[in-house]
Amino acid sequence: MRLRFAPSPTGQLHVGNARTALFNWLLARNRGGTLILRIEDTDRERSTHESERGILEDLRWLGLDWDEGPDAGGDVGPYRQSERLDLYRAHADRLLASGHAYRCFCSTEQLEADRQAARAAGQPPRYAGRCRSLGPEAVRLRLDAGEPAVVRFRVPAHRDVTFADVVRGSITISTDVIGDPVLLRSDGHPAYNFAVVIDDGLMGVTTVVRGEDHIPNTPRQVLLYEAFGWTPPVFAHLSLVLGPDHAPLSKRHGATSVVEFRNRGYLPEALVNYLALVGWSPGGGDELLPLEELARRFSLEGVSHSAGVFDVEKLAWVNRHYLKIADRERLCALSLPYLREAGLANTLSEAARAWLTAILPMATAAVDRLDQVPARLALVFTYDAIEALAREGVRAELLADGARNVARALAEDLASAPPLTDREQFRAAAQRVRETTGQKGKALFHPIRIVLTGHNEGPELDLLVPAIDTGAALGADSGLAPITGCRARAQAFVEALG
RNA sequence: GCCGGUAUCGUCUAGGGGUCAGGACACGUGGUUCUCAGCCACGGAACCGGGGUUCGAAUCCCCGUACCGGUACCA
Repeated sequence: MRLRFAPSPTGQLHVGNARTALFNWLLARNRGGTLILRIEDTDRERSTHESERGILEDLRWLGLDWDEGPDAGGDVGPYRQSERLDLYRAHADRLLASGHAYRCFCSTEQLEADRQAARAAGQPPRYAGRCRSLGPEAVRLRLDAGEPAVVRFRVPAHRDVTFADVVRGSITISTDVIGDPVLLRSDGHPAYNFAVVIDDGLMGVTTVVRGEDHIPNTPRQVLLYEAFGWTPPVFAHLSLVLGPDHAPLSKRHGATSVVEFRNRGYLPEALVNYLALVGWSPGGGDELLPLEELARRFSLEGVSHSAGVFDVEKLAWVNRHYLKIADRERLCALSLPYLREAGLANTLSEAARAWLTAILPMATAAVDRLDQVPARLALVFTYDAIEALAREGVRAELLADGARNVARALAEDLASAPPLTDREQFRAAAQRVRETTGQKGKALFHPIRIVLTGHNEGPELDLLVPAIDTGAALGADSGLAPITGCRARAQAFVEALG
């Protein structure tokens, strides 16, 4: 089994295309097939090298690899369509010679007018066939005169073209509704429908897994295979990925490209796991599955026929799962850019990095994405008693006398106590405040939270408090934003309280 | 317009001539926790409509509707 993923480098890798790549990859891995990466860069206006590089990088980031491609090599290259121009020309010549194709001199304006007319007459707007029966002499003359020409395929009339689609069964379309497609543009570059056939044919592709937007093109391609005497591959047309409003997923729905998800702090294993779930079901109920397991279970038979809505909430759920089981060193490395951007970190000293790595899970356990880490961690770095007291929720909490007593007792206790650098120190301090104030449980811990963090919510105190005091001890050269210790916080709070 | 594709909870889906139509996300309620998150328990929530075939249709067939795609010298 030979499969291919064929992106056109005209922008960033869209998640819908990433899903197509993924399904190809899963099938290849499941069946021991070969996956080819081919760059469809025949649109010279829009294709860029940068896009190609980005797409390859995104695919690798997702954990997908390929056996043959522009970078990987292979026996049936080149793997970039722009480097296969001779092949297309030669094959177009074959079709020209056999009468399957002909040259067309119609101008874009003429064609447009034809389309308008056909539409007005209620006919399918296909090529009118003006140049279909131009004599060889006439063609020669116009060519010699330097008139621009395209090569068109001669589509046989009144034929039902049927092709096999593994996910939908067989599909039949009449040639009466398809006009003669352009094979070679006037600049000598192949048009899509021609290039795919030549490439898939010459590259020995046996199964074409692609988006369902290609279904209407397929008959033309099948006809081309026939003209060359080749056996068409088996097709598998995947349904599309839609936005919440059921329109195809686009920028106005938010992030649509793989890099954007990457930049927002989604883990690649999460994106890939989620994407596999749109339009395919692993069966058996469990959905949180690593790439290898997805590949083990994958089959085209389980692919659904209908389009799927991209659900950011479910993606978030999947991402939270992978965030929870991720290695903390990795989380540290991945979070650093966001912390830098938020001004909370710079180049870290070794000790600071160790500290960050240790405390990070308390933040990553409570976020959907890594870009939310700075916000979750802000209360470790930033403390302002006046501001805290201005907060509605904090005010309400301090209405009770007990809460104020806890605040004062805590400040007094910490004034002479050692820093709360571990859970035991913190627990001991809390215990002492409990004894002097008589407050316990919620009435004890919640005021402590407020005094020490200025907020009435956040990570659990057992983790948070030691994080603050160990962070405060790090020193000015740590590369971290300065951290005020608990003692100073409590003192400032009581002063602000008046 | 024409051609093609698709149709199960809000969303992703399982199932498929007789089921209490199952699961997951999200949502609601309760429990746990100093709080948020989490976790646990419980709950509401669906077979697009109409005709047929059949003892019986969500499932098969037809029609309709809706949505998506195509109708290019884009891919």
